[in-house]
Amino acid sequence: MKYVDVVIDNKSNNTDVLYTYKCEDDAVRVGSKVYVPFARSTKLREGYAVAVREEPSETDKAILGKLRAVDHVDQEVSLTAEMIRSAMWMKGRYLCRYIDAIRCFTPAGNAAVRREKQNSLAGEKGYAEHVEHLTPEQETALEQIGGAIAAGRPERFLIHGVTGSGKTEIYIRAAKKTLDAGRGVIVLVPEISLTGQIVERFLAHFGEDSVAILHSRLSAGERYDQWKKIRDGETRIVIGARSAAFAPVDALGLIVVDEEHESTYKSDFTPKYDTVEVAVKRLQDRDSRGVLILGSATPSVVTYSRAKEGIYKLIELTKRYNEVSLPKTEIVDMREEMKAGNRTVISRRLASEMNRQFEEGRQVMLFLNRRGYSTFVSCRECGYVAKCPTCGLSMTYHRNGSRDGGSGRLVCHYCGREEPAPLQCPECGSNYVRYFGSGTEKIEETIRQLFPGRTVDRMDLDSVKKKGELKKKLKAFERGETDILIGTQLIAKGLDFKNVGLVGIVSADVSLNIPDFRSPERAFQLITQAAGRAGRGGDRGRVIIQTYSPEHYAVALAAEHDYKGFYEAEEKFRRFMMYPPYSDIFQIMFTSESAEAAKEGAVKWHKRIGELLPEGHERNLFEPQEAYMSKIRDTYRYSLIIKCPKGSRRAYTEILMKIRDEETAQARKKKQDYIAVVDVNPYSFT
DNA sequence: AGCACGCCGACT
DNA sequence: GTCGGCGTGCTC
Repeated sequence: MKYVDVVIDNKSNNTDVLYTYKCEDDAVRVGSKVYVPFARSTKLREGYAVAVREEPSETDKAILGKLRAVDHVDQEVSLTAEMIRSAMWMKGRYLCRYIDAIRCFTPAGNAAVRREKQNSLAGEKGYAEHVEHLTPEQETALEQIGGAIAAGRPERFLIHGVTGSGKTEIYIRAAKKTLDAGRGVIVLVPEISLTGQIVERFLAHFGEDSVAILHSRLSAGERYDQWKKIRDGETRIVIGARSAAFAPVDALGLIVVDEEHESTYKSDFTPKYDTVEVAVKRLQDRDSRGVLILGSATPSVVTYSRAKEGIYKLIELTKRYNEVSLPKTEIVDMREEMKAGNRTVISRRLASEMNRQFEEGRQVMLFLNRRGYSTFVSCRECGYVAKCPTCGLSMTYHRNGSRDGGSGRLVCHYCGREEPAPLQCPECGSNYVRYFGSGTEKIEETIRQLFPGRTVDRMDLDSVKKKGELKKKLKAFERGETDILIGTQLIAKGLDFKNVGLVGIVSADVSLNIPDFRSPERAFQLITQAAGRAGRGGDRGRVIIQTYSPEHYAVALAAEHDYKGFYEAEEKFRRFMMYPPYSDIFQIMFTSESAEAAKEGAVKWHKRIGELLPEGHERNLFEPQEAYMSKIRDTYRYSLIIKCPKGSRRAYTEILMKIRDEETAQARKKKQDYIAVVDVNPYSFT
């Protein structure tokens, strides 16, 4: 007789506990999918075995009479012990339910996987494998990584290398060594990069049958087939976006996280996991003891500080293939343009450099991380500002693509609500409704006026909505049919056009001015990425950065390609403010149909947390406040922020778990009219 | 009386 | 979350 702790596949807080069953079947192991009787239900319920004992524990004995028996086990979709241990850790780290964490590992996937943003793959074939010659830097890097893989040492590496410094070649060789050692590999890429060269290179090197590509376009059946192939050890290399971190690779020997700083590695849905943390956890399991490789040209501040601490071994790749120089970068102070009477958003310097590029037969990319025509609409007479009635945020004016072909529309960038743009002020009836702030649509219009003989195209969420449009626009630009390509971050990442001589960053201030402690980091990364689109054909490219804050360290140091300088400055700021990596930020979001209920929830938790926090920690608990987006689709939001100092993680987590249990117990008597969701180190404070 | 519907409560 | 139990109240 065995005694089995089971997590029931129920999405209720009330059943988020372990239930013990008896079992005579030898097949049941940690990770087994089991079917068990539950409550008065006549149907069997699904669950997962998370602990198996040969003898009853003391607590088992106390409820021995109550114990029911496992009906049967389904080995086909059972998980491994390593996966269960990692899931148990996730519950504590992200304060989710057992089943939320376990479902990440199951073949059907959880709701979050199904809802992950979709991006099609480039035609998935026929690449010739070419053996690359390694630079001395790459060889040294590979010696270190290969040594760890061969010896089975669970080491962690950060490869800090500019684009074109040959990270992918290192990933491939490390994967090869891992396979040779009889172990499995997971390669994680931000979703957008699934179109990029990593997939192609891996397929070319290892062949299509040896590599499983997991992407969100897979149907449920295809997803299951891939899962099963990996689980049965038929494919030992997995490439995919963040959810591929949960792939059922046995004897996991290597996880690569490319572009580790990308925000797509943080899950938007419960459980709100951080992919790098999950990867680390899986690799340090006793059944894996595998190697982690993080790669980035602009590592996150948290990651780089871990490298400085020695938690990650730092590998710097400073040389670009063919010794191509980084682009020549200039900053244009837009305050001077104002003074000189230039009222357009294109500086004189940018305009003249664009003309020079055209004369040389080159193309230009203009980057602005803000779509639409104007960022807000306001009445000059009474001060009215158009806001989304369901979200309470300023609505963006869009001129193009109006459904009615009329004077344009107002769009809420959060919930997508659209309404016709007002000609008269809805408040006072005046005709002085005016539009402020510039988005990509307005840039497009300005550019067409400034460069009448040139072909212009725009790529943002709005202009590539139709299927195939994205590819069409990219093709046209690649063939040189477009002189000027304007776009949002959609064009900042990964694209490789040989004839782009100039990248113009229309406003570096957009990302800087977001109220989030990570905005300097984001701005630095975005400027660096956008700049990387210039001069990929071999000739040295140029970058012009327009800004009202030319002295800001994120802008100035990005222009100088000085990552380390930026890190030093940013690290001081984080240390002073006690932001990550010096703390974990817990955000608890209270949502409700009723504004009062959301607020009451936040106030209640705030009070209770205050009571339970250790002495001297009061200053780490902030007052509950309306969320930045106080209402989304008629759901009211209140937020509570806690700064958890390094070393207090366990204590703080236990407090939050205790309060959640208390609330769950109370909810049994009186239904809770708010929902509280904890986000550990949220990526943005929305 | 007979049944549709909604709420309650426990689950090893 | 889910199901069965049970009370309420409408209809034949």
